[in-house]
Amino acid sequence: MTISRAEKDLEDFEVVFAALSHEARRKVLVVLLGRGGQMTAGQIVERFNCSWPTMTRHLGILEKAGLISVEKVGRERHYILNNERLQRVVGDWLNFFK
Amino acid sequence: MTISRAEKDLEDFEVVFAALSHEARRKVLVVLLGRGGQMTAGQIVERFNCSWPTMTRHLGILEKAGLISVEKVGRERHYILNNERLQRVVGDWLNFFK
DNA sequence: GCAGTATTTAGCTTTTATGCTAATTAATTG
DNA sequence: CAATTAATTAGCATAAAAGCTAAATACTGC
Repeated sequence: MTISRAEKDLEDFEVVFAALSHEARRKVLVVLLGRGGQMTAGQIVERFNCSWPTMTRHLGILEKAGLISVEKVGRERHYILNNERLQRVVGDWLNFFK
Repeated sequence: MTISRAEKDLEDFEVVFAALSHEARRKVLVVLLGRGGQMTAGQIVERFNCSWPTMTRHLGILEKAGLISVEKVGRERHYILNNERLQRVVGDWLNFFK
């Protein structure tokens, strides 16, 4: 059974809008943007007043939504903003209403 | 204590993205759009397979987010899509990343 | 004002999300 | 290789969201 284009879009909307529903996760994207689109987990978590495991989960949700990517660098994890996908998924959805 | 522009925007993002996080609520907006932007509660609920009280709650969340408005017409409630606000709030947020 | 229609409100249950601490993994350094 | 640092995973508690049925409200038409 193949997945149609429209079905994949719906799944994209689902996972992206779910990720964007939490203030901390929206703020992570903003913080990443402000820092040039790339930061370590530690640099991110120190700007929030939640525990590290809580941030790890938020980052995981953003990653599954495709809004950020991770790269292992030694014992650090570098999180990267996927701005194109953010613009494309949310932009496409919004344009549908125009 | 007055509320700054930025604070009001943050509150808008909060309530709008929370409203958009549920598939049924996003679909309500699409259905409203397809029907010219205005439908009664009954016309909306018959297109979904959830109970009427459940839909009433979804509509209330969309209304509090400002994404739809209600008008009482006799014993009916006409729900109206607020496309301008949808475009403005989500569009502004998205443009911040450009 | 009684019967019927449109819709919401109340109240409850189940599911999902969020947050924490403690334990674990993995890489680095002395 | 022991200690330290960076980060995740496990496991649990609480809060919030979502769903339902039953009851209530409000308007319409006879």
